[in-house]
Amino acid sequence: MNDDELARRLHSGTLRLLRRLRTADGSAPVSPARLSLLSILVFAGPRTVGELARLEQVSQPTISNLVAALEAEGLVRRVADPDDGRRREIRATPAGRRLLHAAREERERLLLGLLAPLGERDRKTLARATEILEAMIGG
Amino acid sequence: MNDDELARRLHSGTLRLLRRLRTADGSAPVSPARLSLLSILVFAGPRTVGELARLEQVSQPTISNLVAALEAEGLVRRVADPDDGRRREIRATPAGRRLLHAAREERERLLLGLLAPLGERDRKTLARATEILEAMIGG
DNA sequence: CAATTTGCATAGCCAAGCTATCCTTCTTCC
DNA sequence: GGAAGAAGGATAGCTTGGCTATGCAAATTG
Repeated sequence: MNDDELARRLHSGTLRLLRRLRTADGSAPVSPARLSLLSILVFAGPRTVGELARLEQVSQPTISNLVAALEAEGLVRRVADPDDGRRREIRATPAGRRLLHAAREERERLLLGLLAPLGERDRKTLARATEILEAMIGG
Repeated sequence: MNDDELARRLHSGTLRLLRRLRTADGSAPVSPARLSLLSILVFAGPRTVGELARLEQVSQPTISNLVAALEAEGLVRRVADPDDGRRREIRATPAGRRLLHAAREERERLLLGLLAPLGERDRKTLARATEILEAMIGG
């Protein structure tokens, strides 16, 4: 497989994996982008909108919108910074934590289903490839 | 890396790779979904809307919309099937082929840039992982 | 020939990106 | 200390790419 073909197939493969995952959160009605944000807030702790934008490598308004949606659903809340009136810390609520964990279980079941037919070798290859990918894109 | 962690990192890694690629077609103003369709039509030949939906694993109306957009831009055309009045073959136009190749060069440059720092081993790992991914999702 | 199936289009919705712009609050510097 | 600039965040308005539900015409089948 040359680089050109690798590029094409990597692109289409990742596209389809994400499409598959997107439609897979049956019981947890929260989309991947929101889940990803929530996951940062739960596992890495509170962050501001700007920090989230940098972490997710998207624009600041995109995060603002996601946060607004999550807040409307009671999954996060904005907390004013007493020392800097411009900053607002975004925190996951207990409901947000519960939902995240439920969604992770859901997704885990799905991914376990996909990973199950693979052998140990293939799983290791995927794990290594994931690390390479992260390094490539600065993760 | 256990399966759960693999799932999470694979998910976030692919998300970010796609976001990166999405914003990278500076000179070729055509989005990834459209590019992907065009690429099928150019490399695999004419296909109907239904066939494209199955190949891309999305709903039929999604393809109808994409095709309509591509047609409006003169990149594909619909050709009625003389033997079956329901079917319409979607074909890339010369302009579509030109644009696809230009975009591929653009993207190739980007991906070569990302792949360049990798050694032969890493590239092989990515290639193998791509094949595993394709098998996982039925590609 | 009527009923069903098939292929596609349309309507209408939503999520998640983006840029441009505005408001508020800090910081800086004279 | 006040004006100017910088920084954080929100809002407006747009685009893309998904979806379901539905309609319609052509083909197939009983």
